[in-house]
Amino acid sequence: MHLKITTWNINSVRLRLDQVGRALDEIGPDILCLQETKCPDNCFPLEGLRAFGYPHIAQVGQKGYNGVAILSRFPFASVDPQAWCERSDARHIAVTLGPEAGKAAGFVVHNFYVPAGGDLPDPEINPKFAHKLQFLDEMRRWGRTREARPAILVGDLNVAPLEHDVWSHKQLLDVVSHTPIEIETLETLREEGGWIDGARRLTPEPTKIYTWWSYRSPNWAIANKGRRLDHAWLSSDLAGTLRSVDVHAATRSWTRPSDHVPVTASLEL
DNA sequence: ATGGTGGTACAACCA
Repeated sequence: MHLKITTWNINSVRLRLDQVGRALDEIGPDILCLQETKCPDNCFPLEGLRAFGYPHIAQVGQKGYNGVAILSRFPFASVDPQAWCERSDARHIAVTLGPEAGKAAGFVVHNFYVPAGGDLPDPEINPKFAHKLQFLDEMRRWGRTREARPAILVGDLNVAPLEHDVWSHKQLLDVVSHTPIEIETLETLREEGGWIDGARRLTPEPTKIYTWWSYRSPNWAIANKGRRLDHAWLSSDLAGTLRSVDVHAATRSWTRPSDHVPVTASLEL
């Protein structure tokens, strides 16, 4: 059995509903995890998304900011949103796949939107950066006690951990998303949690991988100053099932695009 | 060193 799971920071699900449909058509995943839906629960376009062939949707939203959603061809056995840093800011939702998912039954899918962290990489003077570090630290503690079962963790983790996950390692060492403290925290939590970095398992360094290009660069494609902020991790028991990880960079050239592009992991179970 | 763009929602905040 093939299992395909896509993660995409959509930066407003209502504004880009048609783009979600197009991406689902072209990629054809079993599960799509969205971040930055930017949509309160009572405005979430449930019916529009279901019409794309994904009848099962779990989501948590809030007005204006954040928000995560999981669309699935398979029913869920359970849905578990979680609050982090004692805030109710819609940055995580998890589902457990039901028996209808066949060999993937019982798999847990975690969808995260880690805080971006503001501009200044100093937790003493920038509370947003302090929040980001606290969030990652909480993920680390959570991962240590996670139940041992097949799991997939995806999302916009807002950290580009490796040298070739950014266009210039040296120039970004002081830039939030690539500072040593964030990298250390993310890599430690990934290793302690027993997670495998899907994209890098199949495409090791020094090949560059980017999933995000800033809106602020008009010549983003030519300049190509990207970062790999979006990740697909597998629990170690799924390591042997990973067949491909694709970055759908073409969506960045669509009209009125998200600044992030979809990332798809394909598993053979 | 600065400002560059985009989304929400309508001023200011976040990315």
